[in-house]
Amino acid sequence: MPNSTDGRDTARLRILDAVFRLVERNGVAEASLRKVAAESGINIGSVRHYFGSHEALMAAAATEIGARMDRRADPASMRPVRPGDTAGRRALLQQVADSVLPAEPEGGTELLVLGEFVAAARIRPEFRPLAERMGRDLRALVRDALRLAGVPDTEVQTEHFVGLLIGLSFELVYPHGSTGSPAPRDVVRHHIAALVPG
Amino acid sequence: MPNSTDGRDTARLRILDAVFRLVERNGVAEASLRKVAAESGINIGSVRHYFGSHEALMAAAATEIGARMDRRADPASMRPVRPGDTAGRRALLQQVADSVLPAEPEGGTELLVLGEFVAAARIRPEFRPLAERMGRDLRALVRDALRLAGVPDTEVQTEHFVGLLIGLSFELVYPHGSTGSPAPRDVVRHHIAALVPG
DNA sequence: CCGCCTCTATCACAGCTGTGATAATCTCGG
DNA sequence: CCGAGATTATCACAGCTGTGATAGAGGCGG
Repeated sequence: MPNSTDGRDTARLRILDAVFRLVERNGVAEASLRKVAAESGINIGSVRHYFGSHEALMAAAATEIGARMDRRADPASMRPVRPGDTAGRRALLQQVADSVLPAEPEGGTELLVLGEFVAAARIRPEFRPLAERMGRDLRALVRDALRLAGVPDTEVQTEHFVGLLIGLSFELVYPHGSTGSPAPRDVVRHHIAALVPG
Repeated sequence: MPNSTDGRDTARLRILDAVFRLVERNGVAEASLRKVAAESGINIGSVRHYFGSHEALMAAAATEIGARMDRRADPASMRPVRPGDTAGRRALLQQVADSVLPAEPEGGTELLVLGEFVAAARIRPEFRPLAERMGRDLRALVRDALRLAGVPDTEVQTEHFVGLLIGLSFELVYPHGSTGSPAPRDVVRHHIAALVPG
């Protein structure tokens, strides 16, 4: 298996990372095969060899982003909390919010690429599985956390919390006229404080 | 001023409407000069004559969408409400939400195109004035309504309300795994009920 | 050593894009 | 009626896109 440095998977990852950089920098429409090849330093012939077609490359990128988002939000890490433990109940919900909203620009890239892909899913079918899975997973995560935290009206509160998280994410990814104060994190904290009264 | 049916402004409007239809159907990247010409039934030479360049056409489309959104949300129509009038205070906030969230698919087109443009503004500078203006106007509208309704903590509540509206709009425009129940309108009503306790 | 498979590398092609340039056509005011 | 300006209509060009096709290079097992 001839490969300059490592194996097949490493090359694939280098290519996908190039896709993410291009999407972050210039949007999903600019991640063409030739530009991905140039950005990754891998010949376009090899890129095509690994992924078959441009659509398949995008589908693979979508799958990879989905996997990275999963790694950020682990449902199994949630522990039950005593009803009297106000701080603990709030921390549980804050943890869910933090797994979506990026703390540092590091995680902002993943959220940005995810946003671009979900938006592109309206038109391009190869992104649709990612979009639907992300929506379902986020809802399930929020719903579980709300139940564990003992918040009533779970159904409507789930949509409320999810809507707020998506809206704040959109404002982070696509800045438009926000002054930055109060910060998204403070807004979430405020919402959680209303959900779990002290 | 030779024009088959009407004047210059009518032709411009026909072209812009064709842009909106194409953006709704295939995304902002697919609104090319040739496709806009075909969709509007106006020769590409005329389209270029009216708008000069593709970028200028998009800028004009952005301005037009901004004007239509302004028509939907009129700040002057808000009337002060008596502190004791719970229903009136809630109606005031509901009115703001309704001016953003589309009731019928009719208004959904405008919101969809606006979403595409604001998202595109991250990359394309011709959409940036629209994006920033929409963000500022929405914040001002929500802030005024919250003040009129006597809701405390105006700053953080504004960001909260705006975030929720944007998130729900995103889910309407880019569907991803939502079951549709509870409906966005019910989520907003729930939020307003918490804001203005009965 | 040799055959086989993976990977790398190029070429060519059709199709799309925005745009510069140019000319024909139309409509109205004088 | 006729000239001027607005509008419509085509070409051509360079640049980009994905992809089919083909061939060379590299390493590994037999």
